[in-house]
Amino acid sequence: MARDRRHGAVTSLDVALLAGVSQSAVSRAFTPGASVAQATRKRVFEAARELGYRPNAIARTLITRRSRIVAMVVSYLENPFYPAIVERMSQRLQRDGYHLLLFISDTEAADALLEQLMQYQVDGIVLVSATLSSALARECARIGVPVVLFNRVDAIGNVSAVASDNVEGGRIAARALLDTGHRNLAFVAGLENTSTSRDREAGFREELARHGVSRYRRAVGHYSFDGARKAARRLFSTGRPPDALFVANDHMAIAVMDTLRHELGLRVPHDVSVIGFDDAPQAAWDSYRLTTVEQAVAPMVEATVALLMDQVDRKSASARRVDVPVRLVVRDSVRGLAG
Amino acid sequence: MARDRRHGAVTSLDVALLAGVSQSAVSRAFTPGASVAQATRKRVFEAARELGYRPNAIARTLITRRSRIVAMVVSYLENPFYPAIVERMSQRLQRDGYHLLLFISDTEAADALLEQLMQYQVDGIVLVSATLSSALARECARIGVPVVLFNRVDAIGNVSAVASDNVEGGRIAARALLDTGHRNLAFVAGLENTSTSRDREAGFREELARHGVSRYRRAVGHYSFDGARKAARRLFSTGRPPDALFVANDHMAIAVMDTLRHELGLRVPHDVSVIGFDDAPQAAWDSYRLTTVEQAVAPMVEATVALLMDQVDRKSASARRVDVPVRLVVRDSVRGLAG
DNA sequence: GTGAAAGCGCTAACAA
DNA sequence: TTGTTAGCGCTTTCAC
Repeated sequence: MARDRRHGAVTSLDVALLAGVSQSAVSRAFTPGASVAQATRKRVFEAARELGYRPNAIARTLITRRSRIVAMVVSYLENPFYPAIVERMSQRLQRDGYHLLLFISDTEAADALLEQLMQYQVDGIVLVSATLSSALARECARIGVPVVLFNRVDAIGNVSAVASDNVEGGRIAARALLDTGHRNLAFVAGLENTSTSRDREAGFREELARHGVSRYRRAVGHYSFDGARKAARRLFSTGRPPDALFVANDHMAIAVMDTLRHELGLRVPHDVSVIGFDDAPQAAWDSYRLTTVEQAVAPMVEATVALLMDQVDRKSASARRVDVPVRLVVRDSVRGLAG
Repeated sequence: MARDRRHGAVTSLDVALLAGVSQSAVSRAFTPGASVAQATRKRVFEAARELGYRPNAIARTLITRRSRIVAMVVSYLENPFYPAIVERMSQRLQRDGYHLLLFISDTEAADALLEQLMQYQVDGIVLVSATLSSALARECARIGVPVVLFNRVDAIGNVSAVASDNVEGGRIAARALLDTGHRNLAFVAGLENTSTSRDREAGFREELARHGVSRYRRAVGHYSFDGARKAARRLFSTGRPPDALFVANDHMAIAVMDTLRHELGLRVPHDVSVIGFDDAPQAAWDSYRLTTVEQAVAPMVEATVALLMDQVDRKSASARRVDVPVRLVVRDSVRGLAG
């Protein structure tokens, strides 16, 4: 009890002394699958409990070179799709005894951030909706820290990536609108330089063309709530108003719906149909009942962890890319679509 | 270049050798405020850059006993108030060179989790909307890990806590409803055993009583979306329907509004007024325009970090409690309230 | 201002 | 199965 005052610094040596074994024995007792006699392990655990000993994960990391920490960089959490990913990823990692170091940072600052977190000997890095400069990608490869891009595929270097099949998602959206007789279409883009927005639009455009619709209007919402509101206003203030909108994500789609209804006095889907992307929790709320292309969060997270662990275990060093299938979730924001 | 292949293990010794100085000099060069000559520092930095050296934060932690990592435990991120807190906390910590280790866990599992994360030598622990068993609180104190409760004050042990002035928030809500002529009131509780729900109701009840309203109906929503929907149904399926609802948080208030409007065919605020708590981003959306009691996220986070750092620096070891002021954000969900 | 030496708490060979 | 020894990469006295 006396040593308890020593500021929590109960070490494996203390335990060893009390249990009458060597320090290695203590280490082994706390290492699953190590070769220790049952009796020894028991003695060690008893001594440990008596002293309130807990292995020091930092010291262990120093020697094993495995921190069991994965860093995740997210630009912001306002878009409700991101919290869903963070939550899932954290839980999934915990299940395997890993922990999540979370960073909030926009793409520009991400490089500087990576510098920092590489000092922490993280076992892997997940970049959500961000890319990596080629210099940094090379650096990560050199250091040997696995990186996987989540929800973005336009890496410059040789980096693994997990994303939805965004092109197919765009096609699905186009088909849903076309099949229900909409012809006067518009697309609300996210950020122009992102693979998600580009791919979704590419699939959309392609499917329209296949059906002989060669033109559609477009506005850029920058993946922001206000940006989407402005985009909606623009689309309806000049030219022929669209009868259907494909919006690059749900967060913007909701902003668009609100603007349409409460500012422009339009009814959804009676006057305008809206289709989103993500299937964020809010899309299911009664006020929106948004028809949307679902991104399958669970499989995406699963694939990300698999890619990470593959690289951690050096099973494969080469960059891989996973495209997760998407599907349409039919609700009430597209006129004529069976719900 | 040859040593680059050595799997990223460039150490301070390597740099020292190349720069022609001692290892200590390298350490000092990378320590802000250490006493090194400009020339030495420059030589060190050049060598470091040439070798692609980055200080090993883990090794540093082992000796300094400061990891610059703060752990945050959150039960879930579905309630949009939480992502806002996580985002702010992460950014605030980054500003001071700290990092956020995020855990998702419900209150029951939190104890087991703390066991784990104490192994990581975190500099502090923030428990969001969760409490701590007295045994664990004692343990944390013994180890010397600062713990602060966020958004909950009912700690058993001697633990610091930051929360809004929930009692006052309840009073404010009551006053807003009373002042606008509502008399047939109801309260939708969160979880009965949480300080937030209890304090908000206490203030509400107290203010009602002060105005001679001794009775109000109540239903429990368990701080969940579906729970709130059920609570709303219950309130309107039997007895005299309320003309105003005070809901313990925005996430539930939104669920209630949706149920009222889309399931029960009631108009808000024409038929029923609704007032929430938090001022979550969604409360401002056009579809809701929810009048609500704001929890000031920024000051709350600031206070939490201050409490943490105080304890880290051993300025104060005693548990402190901070109550952050709240205010009413007037929108359109309360009939008769100037908006 | 700088270097030598010691050691943070742990695990990984290697012998026994 | 167990103990001994060495050392992960860093910071920190303590001399100089």
